[in-house]
Order: sequence, then structure tokens, then C-alpha cells
Amino acid sequence: MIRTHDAGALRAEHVGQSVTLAGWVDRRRDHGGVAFIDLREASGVVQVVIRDEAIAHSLRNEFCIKVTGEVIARTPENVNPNLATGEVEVTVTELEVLNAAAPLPFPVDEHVEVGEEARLRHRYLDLRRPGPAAAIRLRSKVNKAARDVLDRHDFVEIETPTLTRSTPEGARDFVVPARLHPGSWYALPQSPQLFKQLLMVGGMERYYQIARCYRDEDFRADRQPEFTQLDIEMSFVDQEDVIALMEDVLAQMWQLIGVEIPRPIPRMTYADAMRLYGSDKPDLRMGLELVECTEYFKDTPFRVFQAPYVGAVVMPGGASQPRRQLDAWQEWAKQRGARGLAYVLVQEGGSLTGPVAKNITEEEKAGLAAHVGAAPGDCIFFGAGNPKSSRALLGAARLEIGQRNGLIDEDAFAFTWVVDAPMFEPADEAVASGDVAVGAGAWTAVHHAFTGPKPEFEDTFDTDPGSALAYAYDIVCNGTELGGGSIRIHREDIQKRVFEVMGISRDQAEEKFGFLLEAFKYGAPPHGGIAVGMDRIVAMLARTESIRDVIAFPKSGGGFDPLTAAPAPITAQQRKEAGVDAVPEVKEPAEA
RNA sequence: GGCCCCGUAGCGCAGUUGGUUAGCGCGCCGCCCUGUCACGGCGGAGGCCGCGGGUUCGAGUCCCGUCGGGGUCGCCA
Repeated sequence: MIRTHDAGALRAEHVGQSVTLAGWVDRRRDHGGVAFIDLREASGVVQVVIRDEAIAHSLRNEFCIKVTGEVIARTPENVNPNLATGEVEVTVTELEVLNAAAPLPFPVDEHVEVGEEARLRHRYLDLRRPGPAAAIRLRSKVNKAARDVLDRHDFVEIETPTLTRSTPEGARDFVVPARLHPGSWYALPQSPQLFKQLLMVGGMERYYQIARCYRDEDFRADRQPEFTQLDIEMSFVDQEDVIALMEDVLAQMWQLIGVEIPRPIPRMTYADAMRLYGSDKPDLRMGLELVECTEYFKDTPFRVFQAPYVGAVVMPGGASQPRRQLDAWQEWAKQRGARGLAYVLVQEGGSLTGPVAKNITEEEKAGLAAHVGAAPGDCIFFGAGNPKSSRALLGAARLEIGQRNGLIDEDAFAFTWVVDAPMFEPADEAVASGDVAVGAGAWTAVHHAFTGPKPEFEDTFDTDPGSALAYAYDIVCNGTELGGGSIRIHREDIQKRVFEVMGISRDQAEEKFGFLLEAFKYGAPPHGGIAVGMDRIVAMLARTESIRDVIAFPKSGGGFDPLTAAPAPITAQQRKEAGVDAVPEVKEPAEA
């Protein structure tokens, strides 16, 4: 090593020692005659004193330097309590500039706010700053925490291909031309789903991988085209085993930030989550549950409430909102594709006002506040129509209210398992909500086609698809889905019946994942697993809004890498070799 | 793909009702400074106001388009 000591580790006990340090000029204070340099490296910062003006004068921020000198104690009035190394300093006897630095595109300074675009374009400079560096270092610790737990449970870490076949998961694939097979393409995996199931058939029994996954979809703050999952699969297990293991992993991860996750993590059925929170990933850092009003308004003269579902959510103190703000709520709802957001204001005297109040009966008015749990001064928002979309709207309103009213405890971590999701949803509903139905049937899988039915629905899931519950579980924290998994189908006969419900023909199934179906013929063990999003988990642990902060080199909008400027055009020669423009031989039309 | 917000010096921002020479802080360059620690002082350089069009006597400012960024809905089992 060029250095003898870590700069950030120097303490009073090192006084008198001669040390050699190497790092960067974090800051310089040149008094002409004596100059102070804050030397920064991975371990921290220490003050270096230079008494040779000729040397000090030419130094600039972010020069990479090597210094040799003596550790001396600072006089009491010169001690800097803000610095871990503040009791000592190093007087330089020798200084070598290992590499000068050009003027910086932005200050490498934790006190200066820098735009994300500039930071990402020079991410290597951004990472010299304490905040960004800490996030990446935390991520490494989170990975290790997971590996430690899984290693204790005798898991095998196995890598699966990133050049693979397009799989039937929901998202768009990234594709890679195959030079040796012009016109044919690899796909980058959306997840290692199929491979991990094959590993179970292969008798590995306990697999895990910190796996990169690729999905060619549009962006969000918590989404990147490539992201990382902690992917787990186990044989001979049921739901309880997977959940218990995952709780172990999560507990170990959260311990890194000194948070003890209360265990067991509570569970909620999918039905309850939808009914009470209008979401399959409820934010349980606050109450404010939705209230069913369908029955309450069953004889209402108000046409809007003559609907298959009527629900309400209360905004505490919302009755005093000015008209302008209530109008803004209508806009807010419209932006979500709703017609509007009906409301009733509960005045201080208990009387109900607002447009809706005029349309409902005296009797309905009389009991309404009590039914929805509203107090004088509150505002009641209503959603009416089909249950799914109405609940979604109310659920979104609930979160919006929580945010505006400051009801959310920002320091809390509210975990829950959401279990007992339906296996299928009607395909027309999926189509209506913009989903592309997988298969041509009347039903489409809520999770994926390999998720098994809960044992009690094994016989009936195909005769009554609407009521069948999936053997699946999602882990949710603070309104974010961290991940999910299921007990898989391992029997060919059940798998065939699932495909039938979904309207996937034998040929289509064969074409898409025949290799998996074949594997299941050879004594496939019962198995199940889970995958959690590491980017979201680390972002949560780092208490940052965006997963970009916990990815070393993230992409910006449109999948653009601000640092390398990828994606970029390729040469005509590359095109030719890659076979991008090869026209496939016409055999039969590819399936939909 | 829809909607909202933002593009002004290397960085972070201000810029009035459309008005004459576009400012501030940090950074940068030069000089000075022997105990600072987000050191300090003096001086200086640095602008296609994202880009293209339009309105106007006059546009950083208003209008249209476009590009880039962020958010959101769609989409993401």
C-alpha cells in the first residue's frame, strides 16, 4: 500500500508516529506561510498542516496526493470536535501530487446542492461525496446481510443466464441479436423465474441469487430498466417456510440501520387490503381506512350512489377546505381517470353540506357521519362504481390525505404480508384496465402462470376461477411492494388446467416454455420461493426517495445513461454482423 | 402515449407589467494572508438565457413547436 495508515483512523494514540497517507484534497485553507489541507479518503478526513508555502500554493481541490508527516496533538483550542480525527493533525514533511485535478464540473462538497443530471454525468465525482458514497456502501452491507442469512440456511448461490429466451412474464423484453443465428434473438431475463424452478427440478433444493433483471418499460422514481432482485427458491416447502426465511433476511437487513422489525410480520388478506386500503400494497403507517357504504346507500335516490360499490374515506379537518381546494380534488381525481370525487362536508354543528348532501335522503344524512366515522369539521370523500377502480381511487385519496395532513410517521417501517390474492382476474377487467391479457381465455393470472392454487382450491380453480386463491404472498412496507412469491405448480396436470383457464393452447405453452413443462415430467419436487427488489430495499434503508441514489451508475429518463451516453448508434459493420436486419424465414406466424 | 413542473455563467439560483448594460452565492484565475477547519481580504475572467419558429418598435420574459430532465397516470405478472 502507498499509505501506512487510514487518514480517518488517526487518533490521539497515534501522536508522535510518522505516517504516510494518500487521498484527495477535500478542502484547503491557505494562510500564506501555513496552510491546512483536509485530506479525504474512504476512511474519513484528517487535517494536514503544510508550512512550505511553495508546496501548498499549487494544491487545488480534488488533487490526489500522498503525504508523509508526523501525527501531532492539536492544542486544546484548536481541537475540532466535528471531526473524528479532530484531536490530531499531521504536519507534512513530504508531499507528492499523485495526480492533479482539472477544475471540477461541480463542487465535491456535501454542503452544496447539485442537480441530479450533473451528478450522474460525473457520477465518479458524486461518489466522492459522503452521502452518495454511504448509500453505495450500505448497499454492499445489505447484500452481505442477505448472503449471511441464506448461507446459514445452507442456500446455494447460483448464477443463471442473462442471454436467454423471451419468457412469458408481463413486461416487454430487451432483446439481443444473435450473430450466429441471424434473425433470432436472445432476450435479457425479466427475472430468473424459470431457471430457478429448473434448479429445483435439478435438486439444488435451496437456491438464491442477487440477480440483475431487465424490463423494457417506462420509468418511475422507483424503476430502472435494469434492477436487482434477491431471488430465492426452495424445495419441499410451504408458504410458512418461505415467509419465515424472508423475515429472517429482512430482519438482518434492517438491523443495519438499527431497526428491529417486530416479528412475526403481520399478515393481511388481499381482500382486506383492497377493502380497507384500496390497494394491494397498503401503507400502514397510518389508519384512515376506507368505509364500505354500498349497503348503507342501497335504497338511495342519488343516482351516482346506485352502484355496485360505494365507499368512503374521511379527511380529518377537511370541511374547512376552501372551495378552490375542493375543486382541486376533482381535478386530482380526473387525472386518475375518475369522473370526480364526490364529497360531503360535516360542519361543526353536525349538518352536512356540499353537492352530494342535497341528493341523499334525510335518513341517509342522519346516520352518515357515524357510519363512516367522521367528526364535525371532517370531509367525507366518496367513490362509487365498480369496486376495483372505486377502491383504487379512494385508496389514492387516502394516501393523498395522509400526506397533506401529515398523518404519516416518516420514521416508521410498517411491514405486512399480503396473502390470499386471487389466482385469476377476469380478462376483460384486465383489458379494461389496460392490461394485455396473457392468453386468449376469459381469465388471466394475477401473478404468473406457474403460481399454484392454495391447496383447498386445487380441485375447483378451473371450474370456478373467480373464487380461487393463489398460493402467493407479497411483502409490503410503507406502501411499497418490496417483493413477492408463491408456491409453484409442480404437477403437469395442474399446470395444464391453469393454462386452459387462461386460454393458453397446448401449442402456445409448448412454444413458450415447453422446456419447463418437460422438466416437470421428471419428478419435479414441490417448491416455492420469493424475490424482493434490492434497489427499493436499499433506498428505503438509506431513507432516500429514488432508487437512483442506491445504484452506482443509474440511468435517467428514457433509459439513457448520462455517463456513457448509452444507448448509442452502432456502425453499419456492427449492424451487419449482429444480424439486426435479417429477415426471418417465414414459417408460421409467432403467437400473440 | 396523456398530464404537471423545470431548462439563465462550471454548480446552485434570482430576474418585476415585455424595456435600455442579465444579476447573486459558490466554484474558477491572479495577488495577499502563520492556526484555520464550509478560513478571510482585494482584483478578474466567465452567458447562443436548451434549440427552432412566431407576436412585437423591442422577448430571458408572451405564443407555437421541439429537445433534455424530474414527477405522475397508463404500462411494469
